[in-house]
Order: sequence, then structure tokens, then C-alpha cells
Amino acid sequence: MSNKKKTTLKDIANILEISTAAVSKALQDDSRISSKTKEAVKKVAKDLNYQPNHLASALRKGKSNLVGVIVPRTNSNFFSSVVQNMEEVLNKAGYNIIITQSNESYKKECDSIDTLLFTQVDGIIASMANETTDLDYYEKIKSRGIPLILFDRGENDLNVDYIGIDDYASSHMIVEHLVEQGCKRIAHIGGYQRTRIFNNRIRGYKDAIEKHGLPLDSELLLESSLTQEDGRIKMEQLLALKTRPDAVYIAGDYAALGALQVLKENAIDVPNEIALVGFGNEPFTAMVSPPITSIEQHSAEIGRLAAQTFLEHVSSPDIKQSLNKKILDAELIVRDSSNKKAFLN
Amino acid sequence: MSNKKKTTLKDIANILEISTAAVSKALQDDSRISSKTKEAVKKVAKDLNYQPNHLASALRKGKSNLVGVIVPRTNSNFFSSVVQNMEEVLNKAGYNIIITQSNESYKKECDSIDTLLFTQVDGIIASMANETTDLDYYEKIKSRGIPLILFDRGENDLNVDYIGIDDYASSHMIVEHLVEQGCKRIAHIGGYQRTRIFNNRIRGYKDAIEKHGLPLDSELLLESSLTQEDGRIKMEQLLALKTRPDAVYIAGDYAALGALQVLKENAIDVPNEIALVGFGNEPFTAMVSPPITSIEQHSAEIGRLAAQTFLEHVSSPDIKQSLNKKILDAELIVRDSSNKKAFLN
DNA sequence: TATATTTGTTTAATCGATTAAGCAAAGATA
DNA sequence: TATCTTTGCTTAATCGATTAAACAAATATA
Repeated sequence: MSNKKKTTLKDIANILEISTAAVSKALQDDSRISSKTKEAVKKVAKDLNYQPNHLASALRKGKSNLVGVIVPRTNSNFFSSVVQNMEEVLNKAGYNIIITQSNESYKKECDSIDTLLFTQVDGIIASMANETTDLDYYEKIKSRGIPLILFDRGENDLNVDYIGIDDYASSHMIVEHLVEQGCKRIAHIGGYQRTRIFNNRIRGYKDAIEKHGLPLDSELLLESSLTQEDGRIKMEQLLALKTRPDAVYIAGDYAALGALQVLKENAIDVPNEIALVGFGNEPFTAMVSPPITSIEQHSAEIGRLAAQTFLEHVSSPDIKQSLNKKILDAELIVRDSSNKKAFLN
Repeated sequence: MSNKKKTTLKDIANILEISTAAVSKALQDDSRISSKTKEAVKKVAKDLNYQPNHLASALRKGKSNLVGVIVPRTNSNFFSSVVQNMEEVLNKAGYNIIITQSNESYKKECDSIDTLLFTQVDGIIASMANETTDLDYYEKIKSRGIPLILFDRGENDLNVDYIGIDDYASSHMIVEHLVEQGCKRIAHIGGYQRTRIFNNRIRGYKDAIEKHGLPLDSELLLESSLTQEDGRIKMEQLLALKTRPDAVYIAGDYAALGALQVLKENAIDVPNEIALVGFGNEPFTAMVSPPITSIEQHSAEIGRLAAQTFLEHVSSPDIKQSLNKKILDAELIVRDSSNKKAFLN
């Protein structure tokens, strides 16, 4: 039953006995086409349910109106929210997006880049996988001359636009908050040092600790993949120390969750015995007990800004790929896992 | 610095002073091209970093090798896992996927369908938005003659391939489990009746309740959007009843979470006073306290099967869009929220 | 030797939309 | 009336890859 063959400009042209050029222009409301013809064309187009062939027009125009998005994973609220807001802005500007996930794998990320370039996207907005250290594939995007915008997980060396929060300052906020709570031995389970954002958090942690004259003990600073499981492992390590910390700041919410589970299993009073702070403000931080203090990264804003940055690039193609950083302020959401005062009242 | 203009077949042809046709065939290992020419072509292609223009080849071949995927949202573990496994299977078969999210909105879903058709995808794999009742847009996909496969949220009337779990039987498993726990007044916060899967869960609930000779009280059966917030609201309604239920089965984990929060706020003993069961086995069900009993839907398997079903369609185009249902068995994951026995020991 | 087959390649059409250039007819200007 | 503009459309080239058809040269077959 299905009308297999799609309607093309030619079909419309044949019916009206005019050229395909006229039809094309009529549909684009070209000023050189009479309104009579335009109406006729539009009517027939509607009747035949004409849908332009995107491949043909993209090929001809050298522009696909597609933007590729690479995220480490979609099942995190942060990335999902970034993407959603990005999409909203881009849709309004006539762009559609293609989402791909790297699953934190370097290989998968390279494949994603290939797929997107292959699909002839007009630009790529990406957040890098944890594993990624080799930037060749990103250089490939740059060398193709299409806009590349990074967010959250970026990389200075690439020298491209970047949107993210101030990780260094966020660490300061967290340490300051914990100090206010009376904590004196603050541990940090950080991400990979090689990743820019995690490195900034580590630097922020160290500087803030020193600033407050607290001990900067190397056994209190651990490097982690920040998965839930690794959060468990690293927390167990901290509990095994001769002198346990009285606060733990963890650079990711999932790892913080694993850590919290270990604390509960060990019947440790959170926050009074050990206070806990995560990072990312994933919804579950508010759901577990005790709810976990965390950092809100303004995902919606990051998504919108990334999209706008892309649009700026395409609207003025002369702008070179330049290091144009947009750094947002983060927000500390204090919850019971670090709020000793709430328990004193 | 960037080498703006991409290498085309023509560039290679010019260098080797052969026709583009020869180049094209050489790259495809056509048997009629001498191995000498093939080698030369491949060498030059590599040197010039040739990347075929997908738009051109898709236009010519009438096949984009792209599969569109529509999910209500990506930030649920279920959908994210489905998509990931789907992608794996499709990638191996030379297909790439384009993910779009409907955010449970009918309008957004229609836009997604338009985007995907516009991008000339070779097929669409979708799970319908909660809001969707009008099937016109899905009929549009069918009428275009491209394969459509639904999973999880499907619709009988569309008469297309469907992959999902046995919702009716799942409800039976849940009710049976609660009866075993000694529950006698089991409530159900279900999804929208109009949605096939939720309707099946409701039917399963009713039938199982009757089978065990329990009261099928209308005030114990509520219809919900199954958001976390609505879970709270509906649980409050149940608590306000003259005779409270001693078990609540909720057709979605997010709503179950909201309900659990209300129960905890009201200092109700879960599971002894009221037992709780969710649906979907989202990771947080294991994380909260008490952990929530839930149904595992085998997302990985669903993803793989959906992909395979698509591949079957394209490999034998004569197969009409037919009602080919693949129903998987679900699995009940019993956790503390409904496990009274664990507390007796 | 004459004919058939295989091999290796080129020519040219094609996918569908876009657009520069061309051109005829109508209208405006002098 | 003669010339210039504007209007409204057509022609034809183009984007880049693919492929049917054609063809020459080499090889096989009779």
C-alpha cells in the first residue's frame, strides 16, 4: 500500500509543467517567482506530501545543518541536561543534532568522531572521555575546518572554544564549607590528574587546604576513575588509614555514592564522624540518606552556551578556532552529608 | 593552516590520470580493476587522507546507513542501556545511529520523526512518549516504506515489530511475591491506561489480585504519570485512605522513589507496615534505603533484539511491516523494600 | 586465422536540489 | 518610438560518488 517512491521537485515540476528550478525557488520564496506560481507549487507540494531530500540539498549546499554531539555517556543527568538545552538552541537556528556516546572509551570516541565527520556534520560539540589523552582525532576535526566546541571535559592544548565551570574555585568553596563545619582533616578522592577539570579540582583542593593551614597529607589525596565501585574502594582505603579523615571531598557523585555506602556499612556517622561532599549534583544525591552535599554545574546553561558558541562560529566563519573560554560559576548545594549544624539544632 | 578543501575521488583520479569511476571501483575492490591500480589508488587515497563524501554516496545509493532512534529520554539507565547495545549490533553491520529524545512530549516526538526522515535514515527504532496517542506520525514512517521497530513503549494498532517484556506476567510475579510476604491489601500506582505496557501491567495486577481472592478496591488503583513527584502525590493519597494498603506496587522506579520518600517522611516501616515494589530496576533502586524491589527488563537484550530486527528487515526487504512481537521474560529483583522475611531472621 | 571471452578501463548518466547565467515578455523611462 | 528595467521563468552546470554501458586490448578457443 505504501507509496514507495518519494516525491521530488521533478514530480512537482512535471505536474505544473514548469522547470524544477522554478519549483525550487518557489519553495524558497524567491522574489523572482510570481505569487501565482508559488501558491500552485506549494499546493502541489503539500498534496504530494513533498519532503525535500536532505542529502541532495546538503550535498549541493555543502552544509548538512547537522551538529554532532559527543558525550561520555547519556545516562547521567548532567550530560542529558546539557544535550537537551543545546538541542533547544540549535533547533531554533535550524540545526538538528546527532548524539553519540563514547562510554568513556577512547576507541569509541574516535569511532564517534569518524561517524560524525562521515555524516558531514557542520560542527562538533564534545565532552571528552576519561581515557582520552591522545588528541589526534580532535586535531582531525580541526583540520577539516569545521567548528569544534568542548564543554566540561576539555583540553587546553587543543586551543578551541570551551564551556565549563570554574573547577578550581569549586574546590575552594567545598574546602571552605568543610572548614566551616569544623573539619580538620579533609581528604580528596579526585579524578585522573591528566584530565584538565579533575586536575583543576585537585589544585583547588591543595591550595585551599594550604590556605587554611590544614595538613596536606599525600595519603589523603587519591586518584580515582570516579565510578561508584572505585568510590567504594578508595573510601575503604581511607578508612584503613591510621588517622582517618574527618571529611572526604569526592570529585564525582557516583563515586561519592559508593563511598557513602561504605561509610554506612561501617556504621560511621555521616556527617559528624566523617563529612562527605560530592560533585555534579546528580539527582540521586538528594535522594539517598543522608543526602549528599554536591556542586551544581549549571548544565542547562552550559548546553545553551555551547550551542550559541557553535552558532557564532558558523555565522562568522572568519573567526578562527580560538581559545575562547566561557567559565561559569558553580554552586554548592549543602545537604545533610556535610551539614553538622543541622544536627546540632 | 587547515587544508579546507576535502579530497574527492576526482583529486585521486587526476593525480593518477585515470577516471573517477576507476578510482571508485578500486576503493571498492571491484574485481575488474587490476591490483596494480588498486594499490596505487589506495596509496594516494591514504596520502591525501581521502574520506568519502557520505552525502554523495547516500544520495546515489539511496541508502544512508543511518538508523534513527527515538527514546523518551536518555537519562534513564534503561533507555541508555538499550541504546548502547543497539548501537553495538548496528555498528557491526555498518550502520550508525542518530539518537533523539522526545522528553515524553508528543510534539517533540513528531519533530524527532521529521528530523530523522529528513536525514534520510534507513530505519527508525523508537519507544513512544507517554503523551503520544495520535499515531499519524508513525504512520508517516510506515508510509515512507522504511522499517519501523518499536520497543518497550509500543502500540498494537501500528502493527509493526515490537520488542518488550511481558508486562502482564511481570505484574503477576510482583503480586505473587507480595502475597507470599503476607500482604493482603495491595495497591497499584499504574501508568496511563492508554499506554499499552501500563495497561498490561494494570490488567496483570487486577487478574493476579482476583486470582488470590484479594480485594480489588478501586481506591487502591491509581493512574499516574509515574514521575518522582507524582509518585509522592499518589502515595500521599494512599496514606490518606481510611484503610491503608499494606503493599504498594508502582509501575515505575522514579515514582516508587517519590513514594518511598513520603513513606519515610511519615515514619512508616517499609516493608513491614507497607511493602514497596517498583518497576525497571534503575540503579538507584539498589542505592536508596531501604533498597527497592523492582523488575529487571533486560535492556541489553531488548537493544540487541531491536537492532537485529531492523537488520532482518533491510536484508529481506520483501518482509512486510508485520506484527512480529518479541516478548522477553522479566525478572523480579527482591530487595528490602518488600522483603519482610529478611527482617524476621 | 577467425571468433569468442576475459580483463581493465572510460564514458556518461544518475541520485535530487540548488543556483549562476541566460532569455523572453512586460512595464517603465526618455 | 526606442531603450532600459524589471519580472518570471528556463537552461544547464554543479555537488561527489556510483554504476550501467561501451569499448579497446589481451587472452583463450575453435
